[in-house]
This record gives sequence, structure tokens and C-alpha cells, in this order.
Amino acid sequence: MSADADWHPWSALPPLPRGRPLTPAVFAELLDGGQAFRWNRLDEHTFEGGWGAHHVRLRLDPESGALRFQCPAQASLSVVGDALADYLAGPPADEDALPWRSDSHLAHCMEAFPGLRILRQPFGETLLGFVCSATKQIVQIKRMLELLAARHGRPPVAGDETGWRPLPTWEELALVPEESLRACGLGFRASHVAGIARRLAAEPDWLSATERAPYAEAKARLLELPGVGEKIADCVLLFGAGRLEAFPVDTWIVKAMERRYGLVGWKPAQVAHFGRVHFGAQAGLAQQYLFAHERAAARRVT
DNA sequence: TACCAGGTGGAGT
DNA sequence: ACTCCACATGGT
Repeated sequence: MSADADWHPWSALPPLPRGRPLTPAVFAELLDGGQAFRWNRLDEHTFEGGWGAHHVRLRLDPESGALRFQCPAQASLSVVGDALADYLAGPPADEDALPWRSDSHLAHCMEAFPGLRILRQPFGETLLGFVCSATKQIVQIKRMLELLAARHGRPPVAGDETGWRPLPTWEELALVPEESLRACGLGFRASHVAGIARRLAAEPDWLSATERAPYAEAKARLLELPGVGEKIADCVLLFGAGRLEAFPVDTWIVKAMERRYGLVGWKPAQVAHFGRVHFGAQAGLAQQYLFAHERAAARRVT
């Protein structure tokens, strides 16, 4: 942990577009609910974390819903503030276009997490995070990425003494032996990461072309990568490219559709088809409400 | 101990 | 095309 002197003073962040003020529960769900894996709680209303080369502390005023942030003293306040606003704003979305009028369960989920949104994360590191996510709990995914950053990431800004490191880029990962990836707790995911890193090193423009491509083409390209199937491809496109039509189906969504929509025994591919048809062009946003609600419900019981 | 975790890919029907 | 299961690792 670093001294306060290493940080800029707290600064106000403009209100998020198209959003009600965040509640503490929605704030926590947004940063630490399984979209991003690099935020950690500092206290009741403050998280510390980062994306790309940016490292910040973010604090919610529980009364007003206003957000304040601070960044390392060596970083540019205006640059980081603008980047943070983009990150939190997420892709253009319209909650009113979701079928909550005819879907009482969706309406319930949206009331439980008012103003929940999709973050706009860097494409490459979203890919890394979700390749590491396969059959892992969120806390374990965070640990893997923390180790990757600590051991293989570079300092974000010259003179930054906070000790925080960004995730290694794919270019940097291509230079890391698979055994070192394994030592970060990746398990069988290490060979996937290594395979993707080799592929991206061989075709330097492949990733950015994939990010720019239309949804169907981008997804087909991602599915070429080792360790990337339907679910992870949709997570990368939803959280790392703002493609709200992506509808990732994981164990929680299968459970939710089974319990709340009566789709007992449906397989993930069938659930995915149902979700796209039922929830429409912003199925991914609906998915995030269902996901948050289902996890909260499970927590309540246990 | 057995089972699960924001799954995927290969082998065998 | 569909089902089954190994794949590493850590937690309950």
C-alpha cells in the first residue's frame, strides 16, 4: 500500500451518461461483479484498481451517488479522468428497449440493481481475463491476473511508486514461458494463453481488426483462438467491445433461465438462442442484470 | 472426500 | 450432431 502523498487529491467525476446515480450495491457489482477482475475494495465505499495503463481509486458518495477519483501523482489528472469517464460510461445502451414490461423477472432484476451498466474495457485485456476465467471463481481469476501483472507487467508511468502494475500486453505475454504462466496459477489455461499470444504475435493487426469487425465476424474470429468458445467470445465482445447483442451463457445464466424461466434441462446453446430472441438487441445488458441477481440470491441463501 | 468454479476441445457414439 | 469427460487449481 502506498502513502497518500503519492496520489493526486480526490477529484469529482462528471455524472455518468444515461444513468441513475449508483447505489453502493450497484457500484460494487459494476466494479467487482465479474465484468472486470482488477478492482479491490479499500473500504465501505472505495475501490482501487485499473484498466490498461490506468490506475485509480474510485469512491462513491452513498448519499448523492456522486463519484470521486484519485490517480497517482505522476499521472495526468485530466487524461486519467477522461479515460475513467469513458471506461465507466460503457457502450451506448437503452434500458427502456429491454422487455421489462412483459418480463416480470427481468423487471425485478433491474429494480434490484438500478443503473447497472456494461463497462468499456480494453479489448486485449478483456480477452486475457476471460480466457483465464474458465471454470474458475471470480476471486481466483483475480488472483491469477494479479500474479500475471505483478510478475510480468510493466510500471504504468515513469516514477509511479504505488507498486501497481498493468496486465502484460499480448506482445509481452508472447515472451513469457508457458511454465511461468502456469506458476501464476493458470493451470490448463496457460497453454491457451500461450497459444493466443503466439497467434497474435504472428499477426500483429489481428486483434484490432477483430475488435472493429461486425459482431458475427468478430465472434467467428475469436472462436479460432485456443481456449475461446461461445461463452468467452461473447464475454470479450460484450465487456471488451461494447457489443450489447452478445449474450454469454455461463453456469449462472443456465441456472437463472432454468429457475426463473422454466427452461429446465436446456443446454447452453439453446439458452443462448432463447436469450437473443427474448431479450433482443441488448441481450447482453439483460444478461448482466440476471447474472447479478442470481448471484445475489445465492449469497442470501448460503 | 467429493464436488464446484463466469468452459473448452477432443474422443467416442 | 450429440454426449462424455479430462484439463489444473483452489475453495467449501
